[in-house]
Order: sequence, then C-alpha cells, then structure tokens
Amino acid sequence: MTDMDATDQAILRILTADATLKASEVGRRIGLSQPAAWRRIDRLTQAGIFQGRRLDLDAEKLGFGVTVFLGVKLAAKGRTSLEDFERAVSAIPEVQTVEHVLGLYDYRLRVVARDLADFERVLRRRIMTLPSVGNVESNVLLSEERRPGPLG
Amino acid sequence: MTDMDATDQAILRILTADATLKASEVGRRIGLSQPAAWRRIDRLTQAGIFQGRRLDLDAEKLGFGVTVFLGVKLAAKGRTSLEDFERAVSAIPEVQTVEHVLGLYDYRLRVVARDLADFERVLRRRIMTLPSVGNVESNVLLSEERRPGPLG
DNA sequence: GATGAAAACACACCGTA
DNA sequence: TACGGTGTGTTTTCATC
Repeated sequence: MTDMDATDQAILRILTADATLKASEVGRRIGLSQPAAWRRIDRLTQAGIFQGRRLDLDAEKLGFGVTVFLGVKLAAKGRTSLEDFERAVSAIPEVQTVEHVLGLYDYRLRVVARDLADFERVLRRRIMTLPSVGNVESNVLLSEERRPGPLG
Repeated sequence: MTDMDATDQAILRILTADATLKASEVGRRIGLSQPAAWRRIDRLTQAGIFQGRRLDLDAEKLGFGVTVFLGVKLAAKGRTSLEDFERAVSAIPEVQTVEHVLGLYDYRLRVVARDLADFERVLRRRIMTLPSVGNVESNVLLSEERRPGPLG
C-alpha cells in the first residue's frame, strides 16, 4: 500500500503541481510510456492516495486583495459551543478555511476581503459577533509558497 | 473582467469543489448545454480566474498522520534575515506551506509529520535551528473544512 | 442541438529482468 | 512475478456549425 518507489513519488510531485496533465504527458516527463504511466496513476488512485482535484481561484482577479489568518480562542468550550461556533462561521462567505486546532487557539480561519476596510467590516460585524468567541488574533498574508511536502 | 453573473459563480463553486468535472457535467448541474457551459468556462479561463488545478494528497494514506501549524517570530528582521529564513525553510521537506504574514508572527508554516514523536524531531532539529528564528507557537490540526469563499 | 475531429483512456499481448 | 513497451479499439471531450 505504501510501497512507493521514486517513480511514484515523481508522479505525485508532477500531479500535485498540475493536476490537468494527462497520463501521456506525465509519462513523457519521467521517461515512461503512456500505458505504463497510466497503470501507475491508476494504482495510486485505487490506493486512495488522491483526496481530490480542486480548482484554485485567483482571489485578486475576483477582487479580493486581502487575505487574513485569524486565530480564535473560544471564551466557553462545551460541545455546544464548538458546534454553534462552527455552524455560525460556516455561514460567513468570506471564510475560506476553518481549521479546528489544539494549542493557544481553538480555531484558525482563512478569511478574504476586498481590502483592509472591508476586512475590518468582516471582523467587527461577522467574526467578533460569533457565539463564544473570545480572543482573536489577525495575521495579514503578504506572500505564500506551497511545496509538495514529503511523499514517502 | 469581474462581470460575473450567478451562473458563472455557480460554475466556480462546482469546479472549486471538483476540478475533474467536464463541461458537459458542469452544464448538466446548472441546466446548461455542454457547449454553453464550455464557452463560459473558456471565458473564465481566458480571464485568468483560474490559478491552477492541484491534486490534493491524502497525507494519512502516505503515513503522515499529524499536521501542525507553526507561527514563527523572527529574532532579527533585516532583509537578509527574511531571505535566509525562507531559503532554509524551503529545504525542509516536511514543510508544505510557507506564508509570510504581518502581525504577531512573521511566518506561518504548515508542517506534516508521521506522528507526534516525528513532529518533535522536526521541530527540534529542523525548525528551532532555522536562522533568526525567535518565538515559535504550535497548533495541532484536528479537522479542517474548506469552503468556496466569496465569488463576486 | 447535432456533429466531426482530436485526444485520452484502457486493455491485450509480448519482452525482459 | 512484476514491470515496461508497442499496438490498438473504444470512449470521451472538445469545439465548431
């Protein structure tokens, strides 16, 4: 199941960078024929390695120039608090990601806004009014780099 | 450029959830013929709305059961400090994302590890030894939900 | 909506290590 | 036995009319 050789890892590296590539192109890049590459991709697919292929949007092109990470500490933490918080935060369109975490904060949110003035509106009227919300910390995104991560 | 109607937004919602869907299937879901859907997708593509299609891997299936978010505050912050830090952090395979941010922290890192013991190794031998690293805060990921975000 | 062209898939079969 | 190459039928998808 997790017996991946260097070729499989190369395939994952290629597909995590660009999932639109076809088996023939993947094969060409690693020196494999189309059927051989297809067989390997199929095997990885069967193994459930792939979680999904998502389309990444260019937030700036859509008019959202500001991305902010929020660390949220809840004031009260019962089971209902978590559920209420999650339900309420899911209704805020500006929230792109909701991460339930362990540590100094209880939740990390990725929020986009048109500009800083718009972000202030979201923060004051949407975030600070969430149920059970306690301390909130903001980090404005300057730049971001994604890497394939370890593959085996 | 940003003149998107509700139909375009529906298309973006569908494709951000599953980028493998073809024009015909997208059209079927929103009550549009295949060519009509294709033309709209093509127009959105030309507008540069799409940043890329990436394959998401199942980290657990690869043997990485632990995901941790690190907030890093640098001890010294000259131009060279930032560059040295970024170069060094890029050499750590366990780091999936490097975000340069403004606020209480200077960088946010998404790090995966096989388990908590493995994470401790990464933290002590890789992260804490980075150049200019000051305070480091860890948040262990429990669960994560991604949402389409605002589309217009 | 129909349709032709292009391409990508997916299998069979064989060779090799 | 496992893996790759070649060849090929079939399906899907694109893209125009």
